[in-house]
Amino acid sequence: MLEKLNNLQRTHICGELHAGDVGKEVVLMGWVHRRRDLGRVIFLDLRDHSGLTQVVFNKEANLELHRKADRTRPEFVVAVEGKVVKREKTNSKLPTGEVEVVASKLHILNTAQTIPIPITDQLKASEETRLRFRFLDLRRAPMQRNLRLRHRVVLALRHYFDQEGFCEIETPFLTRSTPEGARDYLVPSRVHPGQFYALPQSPQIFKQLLMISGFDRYFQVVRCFRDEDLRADRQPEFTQLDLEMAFTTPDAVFRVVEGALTKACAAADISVAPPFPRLTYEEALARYGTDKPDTRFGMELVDVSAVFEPARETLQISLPVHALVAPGAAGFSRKQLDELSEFVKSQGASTLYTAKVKEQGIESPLKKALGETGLNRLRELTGAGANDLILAVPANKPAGADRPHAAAATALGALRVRLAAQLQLIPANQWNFLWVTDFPLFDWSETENRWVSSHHPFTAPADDDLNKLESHPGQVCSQAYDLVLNGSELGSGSIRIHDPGIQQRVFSALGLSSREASERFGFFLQALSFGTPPHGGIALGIDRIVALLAGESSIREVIAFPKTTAAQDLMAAAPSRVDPEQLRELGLWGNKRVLDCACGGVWQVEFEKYSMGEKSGVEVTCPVSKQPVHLPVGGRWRAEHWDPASRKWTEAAGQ
RNA sequence: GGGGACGUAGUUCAGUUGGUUAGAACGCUGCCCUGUCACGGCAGAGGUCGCGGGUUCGAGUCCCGUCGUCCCCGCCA
Repeated sequence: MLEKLNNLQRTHICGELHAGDVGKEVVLMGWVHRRRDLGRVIFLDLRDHSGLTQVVFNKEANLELHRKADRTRPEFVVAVEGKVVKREKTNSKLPTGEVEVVASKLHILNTAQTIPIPITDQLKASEETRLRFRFLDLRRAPMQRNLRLRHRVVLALRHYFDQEGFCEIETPFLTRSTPEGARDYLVPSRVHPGQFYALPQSPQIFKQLLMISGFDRYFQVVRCFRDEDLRADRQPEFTQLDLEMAFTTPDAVFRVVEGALTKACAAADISVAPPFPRLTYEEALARYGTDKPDTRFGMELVDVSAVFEPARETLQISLPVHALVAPGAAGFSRKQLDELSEFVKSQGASTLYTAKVKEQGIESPLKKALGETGLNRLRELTGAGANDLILAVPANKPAGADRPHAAAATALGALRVRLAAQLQLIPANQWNFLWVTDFPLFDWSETENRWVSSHHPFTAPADDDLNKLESHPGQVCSQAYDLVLNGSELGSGSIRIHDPGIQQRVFSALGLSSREASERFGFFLQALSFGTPPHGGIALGIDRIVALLAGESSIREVIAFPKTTAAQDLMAAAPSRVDPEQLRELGLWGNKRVLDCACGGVWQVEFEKYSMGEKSGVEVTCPVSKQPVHLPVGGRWRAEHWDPASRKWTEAAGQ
């Protein structure tokens, strides 16, 4: 029998009792974490988010009570009334280990079935099981810690931005689809059949409009949506700390963000010292082979094109060639080298050259092509010492005159990070924030055969490069910047275009005619023409920041209810089929038809051809009535039967 | 869209060259136990080997397909 709470209230939480509380009558509530039944004495560990307290039930002191305690099972919800006493033997593993509660009353508030995953810190369950039973997974202390850390970080940020004069303003979730950028999540409009809202990839345009409106310091903790493939650090919905400032410069944005990150880190008891170092995009790529370098370790890339130049024909490679040194890795086995080679190829490189620097000389498959002298020069250039391993990767394609960024050694950059981890060269507890600046304004898209924004189309070009906007778009530098922490991109921002003329020129460089531009961004272009202050800002990835501060490698560990890599919610079973009536209401059929079935259900038919003739078409069997049904479809088709009684879809077979 | 790893009891895993009734630990159930704290002891229950097909006298094991989870490339302004 379950008991009511009545007017009973907790006097303490489970993690706070200590020696000073001895003698107090207390009321605790929580979950039965563990029951240790020793026969005439039963110990219950009572758990809530704050910790554990041991509760004792003695058979001789109170037979009824002891029997009740005997009925409890793990994860039962109980209330305990009793007296705090000092323990006979202290348990030094528990913060409450000096005391225990001698129960005088036990209220079983709820029972629990045997749980599929144990509530332990070091859980071995698969992520699939954890996600299916996320509500139980979240009972575990590490998840409680992560989500409470997230709360403190967001709270600290909100407090900071408030103090800095920022105003939090909500922007719409149901908005207009933007042509540039990630794939949109679409929401059908019932009132306007065939038309759609898009969920925002970011509140970019709205925050710029707020600048035009005179809210000169805006911020928002905001959910963003992108319908792209997932990764450990990418979810279809994620949270940004979005901010924008009028009358600002990159330096001013950096100062504000550095202050914010200092507070966010402090919430995790981590101290950081601004200002953060800066690196240009060019330099980051040249030295680290990535635009988000992890600067906690060295192993920087070296351009060794000069050494490979003479052997260019023999090796059939393009220049430039970049190299890096793996310290102390000259002893790597053939198998290990093969693995590294596999890895760089998976990262898009054509080949990996290796050279082992040994006492007796340099061992390398390049010996024939480069000669002794070449290898020695390679060693000098890279600064490799005895027992080091030199790794070199040639460019896939030579750098085009108009595209100086195209031949970056990104595969080698990925190898650098992998090797540093493998060789354990990455120091723990180091927080290397970094600004990466001067990104190119455009990237060339091979698939679309046009220039695309490398940040977004509202990013301001560098003042000095305005004259190249039409002639050499690939050489135009932008006023965009990224915030990087330990090799992770935490945020991305820019100074925006506030001149409608320049905005038009950027649109046309992107291949958007002025007609298309005004169709898609007309309201925005118009707004720019009504007195827009110079402005800029940034958006910080809250999930990534909290994951790093929590020491987690996946943002799923800091999101209460995340989705799988197939963008599904295993607990809620989303996405899901919907009632055909809902689709009908939204006008979402396309080349589908809904046909009534004699059984009272409906057929949802997807087809290539639709014919009204009785002779053409297909015969299928109604899964409810088992009667044959004629569907007037031809070509490739697919039909499903919806039975409203059982609320079940059945795929039809037939021909 | 492509590559890789994995899928066996509630959970985490083992399972030999294809061969009798698929095992272990934890968890669960029952009994015993007065100071445990990952309590201990004894007994017991628990399996569509993800799913479908194929090869074979015989498949958890081999082959094909499919579904699911994770990692990476592409993609992610």
